[in-house]
Amino acid sequence: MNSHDKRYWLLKSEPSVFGIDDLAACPDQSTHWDGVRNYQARNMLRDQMKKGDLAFFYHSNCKQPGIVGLMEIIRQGYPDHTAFDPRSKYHDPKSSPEKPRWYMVDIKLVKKFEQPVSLTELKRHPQLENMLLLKKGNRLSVLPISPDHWDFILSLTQAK
DNA sequence: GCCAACGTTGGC
DNA sequence: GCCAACGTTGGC
Repeated sequence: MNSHDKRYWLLKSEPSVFGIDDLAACPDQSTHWDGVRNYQARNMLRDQMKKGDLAFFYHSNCKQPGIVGLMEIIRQGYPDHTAFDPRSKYHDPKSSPEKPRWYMVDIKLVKKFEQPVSLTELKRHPQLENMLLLKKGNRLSVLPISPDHWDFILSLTQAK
C-alpha cells in the first residue's frame, strides 16, 4: 500500500490524437502519458504525481469537451523517451537520456464513464466555480483536482 | 476558422 | 531583464 495521501488529477488529451477508447484498446488498458511539453505540467508529472493517484481523463479541443473517465497512476514520473526520438512529433533535441527535460507517467484505465461530464455541465455547478479547469485562460494539460471537486464530479457521473 | 490567452524565443 | 513576435491551446 501507499503511505502517502492519494492525490487527484486531471489529464487532457485530444481524442483525435489519443482518446479514452484508444486507452481502452491498449494492452492491459494501460500506457504511458507522453508528449507533455509544458514546464508547469512537467513539474507535476515529475514531482507530485505518485503511484496510486487517480486522474480524470479529459477530452479537449473536440466537439464534446469534458471528462470521460478515470485512470490510475501506475508508475510515477520518469523521462519521456519520445523526446529523444528524432522521428517523434514530440522530439526535443534539447532533451537527452543523460539530461532529460520532459517526463511522463504510466496510467491505467479504471473506468470509462457511461455518462461523460461535459464542460458545459461542469460550468453549471457553483460548487465547481473555482476549479482550475474552469479558470479563464487555463491551458495546462495536467491539473490538480481537490478531493471535494473530485467527489462532486464523481457523483455527477452516477446521476441518472 | 476565429481568436483570446497564454508560453516561448531571441534580439537588444 | 525587457518585450515584441511568434507559436500553441482550446472553446466556440
